[in-house]
This record gives sequence, structure tokens and C-alpha cells, in this order.
Amino acid sequence: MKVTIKDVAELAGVSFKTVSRVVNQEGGVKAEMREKVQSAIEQLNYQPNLSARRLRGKSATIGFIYNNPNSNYVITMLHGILAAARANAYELVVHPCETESDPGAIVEEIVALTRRSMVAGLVLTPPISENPDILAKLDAVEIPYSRIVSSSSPPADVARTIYIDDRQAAYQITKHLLAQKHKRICFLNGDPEHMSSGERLEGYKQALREHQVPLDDTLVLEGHYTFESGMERAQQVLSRAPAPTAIFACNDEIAAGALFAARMQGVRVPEQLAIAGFEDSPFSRQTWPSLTTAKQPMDEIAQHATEILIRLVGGEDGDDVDYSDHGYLPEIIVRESSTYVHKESSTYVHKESST
Amino acid sequence: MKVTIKDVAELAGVSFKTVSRVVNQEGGVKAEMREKVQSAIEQLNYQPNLSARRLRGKSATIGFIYNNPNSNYVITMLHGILAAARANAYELVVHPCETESDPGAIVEEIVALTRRSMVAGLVLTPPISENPDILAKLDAVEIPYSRIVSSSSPPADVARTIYIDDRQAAYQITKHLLAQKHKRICFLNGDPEHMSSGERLEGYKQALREHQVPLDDTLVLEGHYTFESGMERAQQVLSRAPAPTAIFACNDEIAAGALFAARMQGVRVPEQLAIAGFEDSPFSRQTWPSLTTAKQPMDEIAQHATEILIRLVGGEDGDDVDYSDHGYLPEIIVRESSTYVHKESSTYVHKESST
DNA sequence: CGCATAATTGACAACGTTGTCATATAAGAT
DNA sequence: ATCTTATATGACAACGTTGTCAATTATGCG
Repeated sequence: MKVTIKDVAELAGVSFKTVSRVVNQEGGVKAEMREKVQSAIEQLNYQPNLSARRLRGKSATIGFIYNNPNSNYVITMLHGILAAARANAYELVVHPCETESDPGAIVEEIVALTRRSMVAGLVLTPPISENPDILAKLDAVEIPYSRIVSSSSPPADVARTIYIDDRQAAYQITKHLLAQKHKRICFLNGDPEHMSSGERLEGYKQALREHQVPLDDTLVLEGHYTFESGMERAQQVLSRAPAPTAIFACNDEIAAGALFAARMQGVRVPEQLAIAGFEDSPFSRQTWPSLTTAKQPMDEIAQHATEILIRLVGGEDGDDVDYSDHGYLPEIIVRESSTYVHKESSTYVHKESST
Repeated sequence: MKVTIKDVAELAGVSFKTVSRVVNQEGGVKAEMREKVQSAIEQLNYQPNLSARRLRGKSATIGFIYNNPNSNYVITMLHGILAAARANAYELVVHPCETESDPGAIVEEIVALTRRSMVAGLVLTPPISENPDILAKLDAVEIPYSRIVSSSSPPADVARTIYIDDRQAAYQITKHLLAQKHKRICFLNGDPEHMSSGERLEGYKQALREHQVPLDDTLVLEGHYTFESGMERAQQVLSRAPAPTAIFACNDEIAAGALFAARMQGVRVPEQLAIAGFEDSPFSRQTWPSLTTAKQPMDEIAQHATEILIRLVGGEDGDDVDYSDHGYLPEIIVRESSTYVHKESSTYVHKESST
């Protein structure tokens, strides 16, 4: 049942080393031999044993580390990473980090994983990818990684980093809300250890500045990237004396929570309150009204990050000095939650309108 | 940087075989020796190389095969599987099946994976786990697997199967709707190749029978497990002459689509139309109104299925003749989408009420 | 104390692959 | 035809681990 390189060699009537050469396309094999070997491989349906290869130092595994409970994000990135890994004959170890915040413990966990599974390198995602402590420790033990972060400009290690310009996208969303004549725009922030929350807040502030709308600190509420956090904060802010006319939520879950809170308090969206989210979660287009948001192609981004990592650990160095495509700008998608335009229910067609 | 068993042996002043014995708890090692080795292991932070182990036939990898685009399901199961794999020192290969339906192609893909990565066994999920063709082919090539299926009674291979009683749960949901005096209950079915859709439909029919409500075929609509499919079908059925007063959607996504359609047509939920879903997706509790649904602990179920697989491939046979815990009954969660009870928005507390 | 036996430890092969080096064969130059 | 060189092939070690079996040491018994 188990077919090894020696079985192939025997059938082809050659030494197993020759088979190895054919499999690895090393060259230096006569056409005639190669054909014999090829047909033997097909006949036996031979598949090289990756464990043996790995033991020998050839071929490798990469690890996907995440600490992000946001399930939607994760599965999307997973698929991008798997696509890249599969295309390059790398295996993937998926490792959700249990540890919450202690950098030392996380790195120890990662090192153990690396040793055990011979992980050649890691794809890191926020918030781990944005924790300087963890990154420094990983550099110290020389574990290679590529990372996905939130940043409005290329970071120092741009060669191994994909950066998403959340600031610019948040700026655009805020401008969109300002264009709708909103002055009192509430900002519901996400987890502080995610750079994205800081970046998005910065974009929000920048847009306000440009439109000469004074920043009202009482309208900026700290919290978490969860539905509950969004609901609670929206509930609170909506029952204040001069309620905001718009809410910019740091992600779609918060936005959904805000929408829920609005419903509970009988506030009509978008007529009395505009809401915008971020991330383009599947459900953002399925709420009523559907949510204005910013779309990041996380599968594509994760795939790109994985390709970078594979190039890094594969030893191919140098020629790729152009990192201009390492930056991604989320695309603003305006939906009903931030527009006054009414539509006839009978002829309504469910689809996107994007800027 | 790389610590091997020999490094540990040298530091401890013993042969590397003794270290192996300590690591694998084989016994026959004097306490004194064991302690020396233990401390050397800790000092060097030794981690056994899994590739070498696997090559030797010890320890193994299991594969998670799925063909199910439903992202929420997948990530939840993934975590359960990872937990079990980690606890038993197994590695996990995640393999989303590209192939759509051809059993031969899928099995070929799986066989290749098995050979390459020395996968000892598979955890299969619907619809692959419910395809007799695929299962027969896997049995033929002797690839072990455990599976998660939808069934109201223990299947023939219950020893390696976790079965979810969707029929009974659907029966209960339908009874709940009937108890609200609904007579015209529309059933929006899921993908036909999933057993769950057939099972849930059966539970629906059974409840109707018991309540002497005649089955109206025009109220049973075939479709897919997607938001769009739910929306389209609900749109259609709601514009009919005698509209249904309740919709039982085969999963939460369909239900969310139906809810969207109701909104579009100005139908009030739950006052004019009750809606129930299935699966307890995170968003089912975040829609407005929140969705009545059935909760399956997919992480726990997947973990259980993985443990079964590991016992299977680990060679521990026999003593576990009691498979009574292989059956799971989803728990009905009644939320606002199927109740008339009103609540004051100001004092509203966001939490579950379950039967 | 001396012997038989059990407990402990170590030397070495094996898993399936790739890398290194030597050998056999073919081609080219004189 | 002979020598040199390039090309093609194979023998064998190595990767880090576990299994087998032999060697050593400790223990029990008469």
C-alpha cells in the first residue's frame, strides 16, 4: 500500500537515486531513463514522503499563528495561506494562540511549535504581528516570518510585511459621512492592542480636521471588536442629550451591535442615524439596512504574505527590491446604512454599490 | 539552535536511547537517570522532531477534509479538531476540497494527500461524510476516517460516526411554531446533497402530521444554504396570495435572507411573520429581531469525532462498545423572531432564552 | 558468597528521502 | 586508436527518531 522511492526504482530498473533526480528535476538524467521512471511513478502512484524530505532538510512546513477570535477573518486568511502553501508544496500548521498577552509565553509556545513540527517560518496576523516585543523575540531566536499589519506607510521591515492602510480607508469613510452633512459622528473603537483601531481613529480625526469639524472627545468611545461592545456603547451614546447623527464603528461586528442598539431604542437607520462599519464581513451585507463598510481582500492579502514568507525561507534573495505592492488600501463600499436614498421594496435588487 | 535527542543525551551523560525512553515514558529507567535527563531536556528546551517520529511510524498526522463553504461551521470545527489533535500530539493537515462533486476525483485528491503527508486518518464532514460513493472508495483503499453526519438514528458504522439528530430538532422547532398557532409554515430547504436538509424536512413533516396540519407542497421550497437563496425564495413566497405566517429556514443564513426579504416587503417580524433558523450562527443572535434557531456545539462534536479517529488509528480497539454518546441532539433556542412577546427597549437585556 | 534472574542501559538498524562522492559510460580532441 | 573530459548513474552516509537485541548492572535466593 505504501509506495516508496525504492519501489519505483525497482520497477523502473534503476537506482533509487535516479528516481530522486527525476522527482526533483535535478537534470543529468537521460531522456530514456526519465521516461521509464516517470511511467513507473505514474503506475504506482508514487508520492514522495514529506516527513522524510523534511527530516533531510528539504521541503518544509509553514505555520499560521493567530490570536484573533474573529472567526470570519481567520477562515478567509486560512484559505489564502493554504492556496499559497499548496502551490509551493509547503505544508501548513495552523496554530491558534491560546495565550492572551504575555509575549514571553507566546514566543515560547511558538518556539516549541517550530521545533516540533520543523516549521520553517510563520505568517503572523494582528495583534501578534503588531507586538514589537514578540517580533523582537522571534528575531532573536531567528524564526523567519512574514506579517500582516495595519499601517499607513511602509514599515521598516516592509520586505516581509504586508500593510493595510486602514487610516486612509477610515478617512474616506468619515469623509463620506461628512459629505452627508453629518457633524456629530461617533467613533466606536476596537481593541487597543490592534494597530487597526488606532489607525482608523487617526483617519477619522484627519477627515474631521479637513472639514473643520471640531473633535468631540466624548464621541470617541473605547471598547472591543465585538457585537456586544458595539451594542453597549451605542446604547449609551444614543441616550445622551445631543445624540450623534452617525456612528463610525471600527469593524462590522461593532456596527452590527450599534445597529441592534438603534433598533432597541427605536432610532431609524439611516434616516435618523447613519452607521458605517469596516471589514466587509459577510453579514455586513445581510443586515437591514446593509452596512456601509471597507473591504479588505484578506484571502488575497494572506496569500501574498505567505508567498513572501516562502520566498524568504526558500533562500531566494535579492532581486525583488520593489515592495510597492505590499501595501493594500481597503475599498469603501457604501450601502444603505449611510444613505437616505429610498428604494421600492418590490423592485429591489440585492447587490453592491461601491465607490 | 536545533536541539536533538543526542544533544540532550550528551548533556545528561547517557545514551540517546535512554533519553528516548524518558521522553516516551517507556519505563525501565532508574529515577536518578530520569531526573538527569528531565533536567537536560528542560535546560535545552528539547522538542522531539515530529518528522523523524512520523518517519519511524510513531506519531502521526490527521487530516481535516471539508467541502463546505459555510465559513462559520468550518472554523468552529477546526478549533475542536485542533484541540483534540494537540491533546494527543497529532498534527493536523487542513484540506478544503476544491473538487465539487466527482467522488473519484475527491478520493484521488485525498489519497495523494494521505501519501504525501503520511496522514493516518481523516475527519470527514458533510457533505463528503455523507456520500456513500466516497466512503466506499476510502474503505477500499483502507484510509481510516471518522465522520460527522446528520442522522436520526445510529448509522451502521456508528463506531466511527458522530450523528446529529437534525430531524428531532427540526421537529421541535416546528412544534414550537405550531404552538404559536401557525398553520401555514413555509419550509426553505438547504442543499440536497446534505443529509441535514432531508432530515430537517422530515422533522418538519412529522410535526405537521402530529398536529393534523396537512402538508402543503407549495410551501416547501428547495434551494441552497445561502443568504441569497433564502432571500429569493422568501421574496417569492411572501408575495403569494395566502402568504405563510411562519418560515422555517433550514439554516441561519437562509433565515437571515428570509428576514431581509420580509423587511424589503414591509412584513413585520415576528408580528406578521415568524422566522426560525438552524445552527446558531453568531449572527443569528445579532439580527433584528434575533433568530430562533437550533444550537449544535460543533466544536465539541468535531473534537469528539477527532478523538474517535485517533483511537481508531492508534490501534486501541475493543473496550469502547458503548456508542450512546455518539449522538447529538441540537438544542432549540427560542429568540424574538418567533415570539409575540414585546419588550421595553430601554430595559432590554441582550441574552439568550432557551428551552 | 555464588549463581540465576530481573532490571537497566546502550549499540545499532531502520524509516524514506536528499547530498556527496566515486564510478561507469559517452563524447570530443589529438 | 588513445587520451581527456563531460555526462550519467549508483553506493552510501546522513537527517532524528524508535524498535530490537545484546551487554551490563543490580537484585534475590540458596
